[in-house]
Amino acid sequence: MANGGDQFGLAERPDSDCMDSPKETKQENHSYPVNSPASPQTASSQQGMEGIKVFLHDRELWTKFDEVGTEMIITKAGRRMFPSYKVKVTGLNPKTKYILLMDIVPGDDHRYKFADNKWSITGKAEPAMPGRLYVHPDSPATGAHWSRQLVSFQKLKLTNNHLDPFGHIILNSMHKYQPRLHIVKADENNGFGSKNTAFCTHVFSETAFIAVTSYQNHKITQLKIENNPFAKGFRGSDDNELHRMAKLQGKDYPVVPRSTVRQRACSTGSPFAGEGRGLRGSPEAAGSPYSCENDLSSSSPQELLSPPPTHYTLPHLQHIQQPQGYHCTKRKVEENCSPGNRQHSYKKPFTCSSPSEGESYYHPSSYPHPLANNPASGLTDSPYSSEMGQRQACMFAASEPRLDELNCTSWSYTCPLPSAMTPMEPYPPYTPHPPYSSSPQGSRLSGIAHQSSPPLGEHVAHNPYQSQSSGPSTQTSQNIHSRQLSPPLREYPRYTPSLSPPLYHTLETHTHIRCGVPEWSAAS
DNA sequence: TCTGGCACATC
DNA sequence: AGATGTGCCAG
Repeated sequence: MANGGDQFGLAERPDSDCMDSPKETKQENHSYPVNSPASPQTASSQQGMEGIKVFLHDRELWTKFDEVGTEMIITKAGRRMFPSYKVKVTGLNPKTKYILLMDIVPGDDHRYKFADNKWSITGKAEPAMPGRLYVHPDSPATGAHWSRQLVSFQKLKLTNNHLDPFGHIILNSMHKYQPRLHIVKADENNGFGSKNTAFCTHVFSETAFIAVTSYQNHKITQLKIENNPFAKGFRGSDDNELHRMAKLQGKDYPVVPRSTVRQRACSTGSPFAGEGRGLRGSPEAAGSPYSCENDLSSSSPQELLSPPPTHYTLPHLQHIQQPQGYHCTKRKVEENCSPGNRQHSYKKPFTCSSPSEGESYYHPSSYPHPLANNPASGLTDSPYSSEMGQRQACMFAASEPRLDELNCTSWSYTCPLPSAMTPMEPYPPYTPHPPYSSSPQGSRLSGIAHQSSPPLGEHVAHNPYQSQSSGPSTQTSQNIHSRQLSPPLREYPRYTPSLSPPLYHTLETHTHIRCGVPEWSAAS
């Protein structure tokens, strides 16, 4: 773990956005020209995505976990994440419709183990699970709607069941992951399938975690118990806890909770502790300054500023931060983003060429852009939305997700794909460092959801971004990119919710690479 | 490692 | 009051 990449974290916090965008969010006033394909940079501006800022809610809490090495339980039935992923979004055009969705991509290509009170690499990661996208139930909705209050993804669930029929996000235990937020413009002028679909991706490195079937680090257990209302029963104030435990154990005398014991044993602190995780650049980066208006409880920016935890090496988290790492990264760096932040916003606008173009590419794991999945009609009008019910969250799945190629992706809507409920196909081989060449068509699409991506970490290391963490940006999140999607999206049959469970609709997008060009098909 | 059942908590 | 979200623990 911990490795070297961490260092970067410390950077500072930038206050400025990576992009040129105005710091402020004057959402209301911006005019957002759509469709002009200009150069990427320009494009983005035109797309109106550059002024979007995302602040992680409860960033301080996330940071506490991150400093120890966040673990998220995954169960067959699906388990929520805690802390919950909630964000405050500003800079959206009040009248424009957007789709907000999340995906969770591999943080690297290693498998971890927790021994001697610390995480360490124990081997190579298993093939990435089919990537699934969790579309916020309110999608599509106007910028005014999203800006009105915190956007919560707390209902998102994680599972280790590769055949999960509920649309939960499938992860492998003992593997590191990085959640990502994608904001997709769903205007009429920007329907999916159109070349102009603009979107941006935000990654908060402090939300990286290792999936586990049972907690490994007692410190994490304690943090969960202390902060999750549903775990209140395990809090114990001293006596209470002892008595409770005794009771549970059927003993007459107080028993020391296991967790407590462990803690003491390891008391020293998290294993990670001494080494900086680096990931996090400055705390604030993430959230900061802006953090939250409303209730975002988060603390003031200043608080956030506190010095980064310097050391610690978590295997997992380390690099995660740089979501962008992949392809986009370079560009981004160069272009603008400030490195320092954890949040990187890569806003590079991007115009994708048509899919067919051909770049040779092989994305083993291309992750379809979430958008793609949606109804072609675009989330906008939402056939989708209406039908599915906007309130329902949709899951999209793709084969291996990757962060990197945002650019080259093409999205297809799979949204509600039947496949969702069906077992996934064999995953494409995990390619840590695939030749991502660009891809022609699909490629572009891949954007957001690129799943199989190589581990974030690695990239990070190489990335300029990483270090950059100190960059100027203020934003919390990093925008991985914002650009236009141009690929030909295919529209998949809409999923008819006959399936029982589904609060979530899963869309699984399978990418088949043929002739260098990926095709998206819905799993049947 | 992972699973299912449990008591306790929130919603 | 029932459904659901928690970590614990035995297996």
